[in-house]
Amino acid sequence: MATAASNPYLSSNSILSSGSIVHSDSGGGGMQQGSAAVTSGSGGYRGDPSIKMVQSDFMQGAMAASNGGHMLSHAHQWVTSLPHAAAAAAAAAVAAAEAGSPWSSSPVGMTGSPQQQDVKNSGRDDLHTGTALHHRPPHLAPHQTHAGAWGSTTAAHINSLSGGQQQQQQQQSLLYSQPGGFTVNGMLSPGSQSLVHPGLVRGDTPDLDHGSHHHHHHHQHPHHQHHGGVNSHDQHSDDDTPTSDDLEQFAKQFKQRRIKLGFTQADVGLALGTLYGNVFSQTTICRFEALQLSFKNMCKLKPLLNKWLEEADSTTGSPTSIDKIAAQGRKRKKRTSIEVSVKGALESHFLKCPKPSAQEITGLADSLQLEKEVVRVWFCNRRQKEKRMTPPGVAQTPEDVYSQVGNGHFLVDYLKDASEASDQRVTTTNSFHQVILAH
DNA sequence: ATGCATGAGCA
DNA sequence: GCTCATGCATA
Repeated sequence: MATAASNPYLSSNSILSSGSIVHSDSGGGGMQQGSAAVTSGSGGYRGDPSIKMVQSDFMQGAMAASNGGHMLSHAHQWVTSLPHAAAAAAAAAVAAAEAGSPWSSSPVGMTGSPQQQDVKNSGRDDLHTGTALHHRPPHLAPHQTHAGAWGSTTAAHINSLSGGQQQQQQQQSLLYSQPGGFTVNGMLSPGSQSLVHPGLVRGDTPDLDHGSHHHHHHHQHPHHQHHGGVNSHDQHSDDDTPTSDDLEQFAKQFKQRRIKLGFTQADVGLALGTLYGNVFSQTTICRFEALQLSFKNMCKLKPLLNKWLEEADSTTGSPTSIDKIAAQGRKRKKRTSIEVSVKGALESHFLKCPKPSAQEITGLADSLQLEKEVVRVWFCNRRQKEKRMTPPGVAQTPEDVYSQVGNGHFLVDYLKDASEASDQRVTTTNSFHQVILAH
């Protein structure tokens, strides 16, 4: 399945008015002895020990969209998750959306926004198609302060962002729908907004308790990231091109204020949508706060969030209406739950080879009884996780670096051969030793 | 807070 | 098919 079907899911607008009855598969395929993974349905996911089948039916089992939209005959893994509340209207919209691009409306991208700079100097040169590998900027990492990922103190000069891979890198394609604009703030007041201190500005507002924060000594501006000369001058440490230190600071402050103002991560994501047309999920906001995004991505979001902060601040007390954009009917594959033992196996392989070939993947998938696609995606995600490192769980203790080897042993391992061929940048595992190879 | 997933854009 | 940005669905 080299070429995945463009769209295995039904694109038809079969709105199941009958309420989204998604029953998990489980029916059809019963077989497989060892349950390597279960696919969780919207309903009870762990309830059904259904094992997935092999890759062959990935796309083959087309969804019977024609009828009501339910396909029990072939217990498939794709569920149509339509928002329960979705009314016909919404449904229609969904259908329409599907036709073209998911969310499209106006090409207002980042470029269109008043003050949003898209990361120009981000780090990688985005357009050198043809140049394969040359420089790989050091993506450095934290050394070990806390969750902060990117170079905090001493190492703050990185900003070349994640990965300087050799090949592609795409540019973001953001164009989301832009609602007419219902509110000014894009969010409604939570009722209890306590405080407000005007004058907050980013940069560094020493007002709150930054207990845990370390003062930085000096941040150096980004420099040394000569990529083809995308930006030759970028010296502002805070306005255009934040340093990793700035980002860390900002994220921390942002979270703090957000909480004080009584907003949830989801609220913010939504507000950004009504405010600027770029909707973000709770996940993204969460990752931003936790610095779990790539440097480039952080830079892109910072201005938006910063703006939101300002708005939130000034809005204190304004009623606002909120709105929601209808959820799009994206049918998603049911999430596969990979068994722990299987995960362990995958981890092992990852250590040996972070980038297995298609054949390898196929073989692995076969032996683990997982779909090839699942395995492939697993590796992709694993690699991605490596790039943004913010310790999933471990961490923060500098000293224990070695003691927590309990589950960190693998980290140590791949430090040595974290990459192969032309790809080797900074690999800092969590907060432990950050190793900068490269150069 | 995160695991698995989708998709765009580039090789 | 990879990377990267993002998010639904979960734990």
